[in-house]
Amino acid sequence: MLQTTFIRENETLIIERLKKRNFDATTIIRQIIELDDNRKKTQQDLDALLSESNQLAKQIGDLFKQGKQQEAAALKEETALLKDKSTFLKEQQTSINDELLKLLYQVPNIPNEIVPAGKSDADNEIVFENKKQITLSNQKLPHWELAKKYNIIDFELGVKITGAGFPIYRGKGAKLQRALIRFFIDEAEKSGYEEIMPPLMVNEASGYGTGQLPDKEGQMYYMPVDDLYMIPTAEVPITNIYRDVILKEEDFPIKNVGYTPCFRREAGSYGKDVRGLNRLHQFDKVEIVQIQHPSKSYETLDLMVEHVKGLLEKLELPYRIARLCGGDLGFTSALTYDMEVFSAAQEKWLEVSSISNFEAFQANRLKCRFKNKEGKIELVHTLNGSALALPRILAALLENNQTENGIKIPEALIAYTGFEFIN
RNA sequence: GGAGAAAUGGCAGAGCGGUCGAAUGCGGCAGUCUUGAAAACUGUUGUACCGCAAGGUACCGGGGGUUCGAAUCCCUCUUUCUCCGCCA
Repeated sequence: MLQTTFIRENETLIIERLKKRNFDATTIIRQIIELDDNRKKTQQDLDALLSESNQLAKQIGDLFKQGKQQEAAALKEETALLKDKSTFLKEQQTSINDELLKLLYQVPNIPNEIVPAGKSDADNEIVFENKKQITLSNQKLPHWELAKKYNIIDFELGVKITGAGFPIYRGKGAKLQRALIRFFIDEAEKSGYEEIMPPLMVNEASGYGTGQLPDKEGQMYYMPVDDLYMIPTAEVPITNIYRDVILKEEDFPIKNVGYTPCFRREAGSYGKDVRGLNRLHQFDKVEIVQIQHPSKSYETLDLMVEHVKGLLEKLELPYRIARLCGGDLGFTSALTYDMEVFSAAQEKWLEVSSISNFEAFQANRLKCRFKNKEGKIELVHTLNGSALALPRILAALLENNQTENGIKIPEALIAYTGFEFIN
């Protein structure tokens, strides 16, 4: 959520930038500013009124002490009217605040200057490509066939136990999952991230904190009996650690890495993209999160991209990096890089990571702030990225490394798997 | 799940319905002293909103109520602790 003061001071800039998202903010920004004027006015009136009745109350107290019951009683009558007025204004204030918040929730983050304009993923800008060639025989199989052939993932069994989108990994398939998780976490720790193991369910406040609520509640599994949500990504519990927190400048940068399963309802998904491991309701992901000083967040974003690049290099996967266009950019993000690996049998680029700088947008909802050198309280910048999401990595590993002798495990993983081939 | 106790500033811990944004201690920050440090002493030390400012308003776990006036009384929710039961 954008700050109202920022909106007031940058009206034209915001409207201009949001055009990149194909979002016409003209009306809503006007409404926000008018409502905010209204809010200020109401508070001034209310404060004056409360101030008056506070003083009266004090006088009445004094009069009682001096034993002047009659005069006190007279003053009491005055307070009744004040009270009526102030309750009315209080109600008005709450409703204005609610309405203002509702409007603010509707305005997406403003894209960074370098975000290309565009409507869909077709307009994303490829900024880097590793052109590693994968040559496969004519007998190449998609990963779901390979999974069956080597008996490492059972999709049908998952359907029996739970439903579609909940695969069962077994044998070397399960081991490979565990190997990838450990590999990703170890690599992150080498880059200075502290490991976090968070809860897999979060409360409503946390959903609001990172922006899943109020808009995307349909994406999360919800348990009404306990009023809890299953996390769609470790970003939610990890970033919410810093909700309502005031940091010190020397705390920067905060670097956390967490492995969690992720749960997504994926309502409305259909067709080819959901085949095999491409889109699941439950999947594993290692997530990196950073809290950074506003002046350093873009530097940090680059470092995070470099980190994920390193992972893909070590896994020997062909990949490319896309700078998302305005139309593809997430609601809360100012700049996002998508990392895509090439899965050679499907002959498709699969998104395996999305690394974003949210600037102060998330921090404003979270109320995550720091005390700057002048002693002023300022919002932090938050960033996160997958490093990495497992299923599509697994898909690409299976497809790209299929040989006559089985699936070849990349060098960097053998220490973790304990085997060199799946056969 | 049953019974009881509690929730106050960064932490610890007072708090009688008005003089409480809240004693005191510790910690933090600034200063005096010192070659430097420690000690000692002095001062300072929450957040948000409104206001050019002076200043005002709100916040003592959350929400509601009583009252002219609530950290203090009442209701409710949440959390924590102790005891009992169950259990990975």
